[in-house]
Amino acid sequence: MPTPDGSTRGRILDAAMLRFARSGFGASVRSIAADAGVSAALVIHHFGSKDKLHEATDEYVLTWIREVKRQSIGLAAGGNLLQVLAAADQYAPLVGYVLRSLQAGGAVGREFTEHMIADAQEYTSEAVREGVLRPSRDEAARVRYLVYSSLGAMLLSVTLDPPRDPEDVSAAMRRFMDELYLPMLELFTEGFLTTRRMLDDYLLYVPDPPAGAQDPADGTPTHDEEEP
Amino acid sequence: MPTPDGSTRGRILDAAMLRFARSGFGASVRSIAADAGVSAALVIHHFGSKDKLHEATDEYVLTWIREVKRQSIGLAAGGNLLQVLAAADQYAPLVGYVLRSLQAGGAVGREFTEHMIADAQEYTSEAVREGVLRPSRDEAARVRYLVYSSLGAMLLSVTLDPPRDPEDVSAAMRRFMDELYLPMLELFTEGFLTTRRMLDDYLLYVPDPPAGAQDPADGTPTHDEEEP
DNA sequence: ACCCCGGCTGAACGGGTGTTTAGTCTGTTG
DNA sequence: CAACAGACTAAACACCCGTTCAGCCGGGGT
Repeated sequence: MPTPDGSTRGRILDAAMLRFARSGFGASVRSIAADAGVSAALVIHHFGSKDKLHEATDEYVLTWIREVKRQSIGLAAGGNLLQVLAAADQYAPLVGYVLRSLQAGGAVGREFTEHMIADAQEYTSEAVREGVLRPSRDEAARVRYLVYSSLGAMLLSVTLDPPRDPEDVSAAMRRFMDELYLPMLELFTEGFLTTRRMLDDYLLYVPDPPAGAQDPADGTPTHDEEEP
Repeated sequence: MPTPDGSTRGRILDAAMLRFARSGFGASVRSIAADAGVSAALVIHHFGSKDKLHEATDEYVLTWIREVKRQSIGLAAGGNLLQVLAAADQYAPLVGYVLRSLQAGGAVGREFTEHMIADAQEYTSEAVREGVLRPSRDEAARVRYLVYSSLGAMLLSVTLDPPRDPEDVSAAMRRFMDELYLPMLELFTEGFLTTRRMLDDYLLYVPDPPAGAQDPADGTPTHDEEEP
């Protein structure tokens, strides 16, 4: 855990992360300073301004996330990094911060989802090669859709029905999973439409998946890809 | 459209809706007053406080939504009310307001999703009866999952990658649909797992869907459906 | 010994906030 | 006409915000 050295600057950074996660990015400099046991002026002295502090906290959280990710490669298979994080209560502040960033549209949220998409890209392409996942007509779009919908559903769930103690976001996520894991799994293994009509109609109407897809795997919209 | 009478109170309500949609609920009373062409004091005079104004605007938006919904029953089939709304540019402010509410976790967001879930409940149960949708082991959970994930994905998409003019949220939603409609349709008709292992394991491990499910369709969690 | 420099603070500044107050209009009612 | 009522406003109030300022400490270099 990259909790910085015991330096005052580090304590401020830690306090900022916690406060931002708990109260959102509107939290006042004074409240962060109080949490860190210093004066508000010192916060500005070290970081220049509140915006700079926000940026520094973003960077701090991002390096932490990268480290966690590096350590738990494979564990997070399937792109469920958020759930891996939530499972370990020590990462609760991290999760809270990420959710706030997704909510506010900040840099952390964007980078977090893009990294998640990139990772999922790898996992799924490997899974397709192994035959446990059906190939898609547009792998990149599929991965993006899956990450957006799972992340978005989780975010919406904890936003509309937040935990009493904003600290305990992991409990809310666990509840979410308990409630909705079954329909998710059902959908993933069986779909829910009984007819191919809608899909075929769409493919007929818009036969071309985005030509500039960053995954050079497929060129043809037909659904038999490379068959070694 | 329940845009209220030309009364000043109505103009303030309208301005509040627009400003809240455009700038979020942190928008100042003075800015709303300026938009409506009145003094800030008058806003308080009419509504008592900013919180009360927020509540009144929520209520105003909700009655508008209910009306639109009543008028376009059937059109919004499948629970894609948001997209129906977005398609008609006249509703752009409504959509913006709803998205802000989903983002902030307000009353409108909660009621909006719950109504959407209730509607989707009806649509899907009818579709299951007609045979175009597979039955689920837990219809209520499935509907909730689908609404959460589609709404959440859309929300996340416009949050992380917002339109330049906050007014033009419908364009962002259209872009979202253009990009991700294919994988969505794919997933819905085919799923993406090639094996039933994960689902069967889960059903074995947690064999009971919530006992109090309001849909008495199926009681047995065993998978004696089609295809061995 | 000096000085200086960086961590650090309390107090203040300037600006924005929601809300209150006092008062001015205008139209209605007795 | 006088009196009241309600829409409406400019100004002020009290507070919170991010930031600045002047100055206090304690330790290291010359």
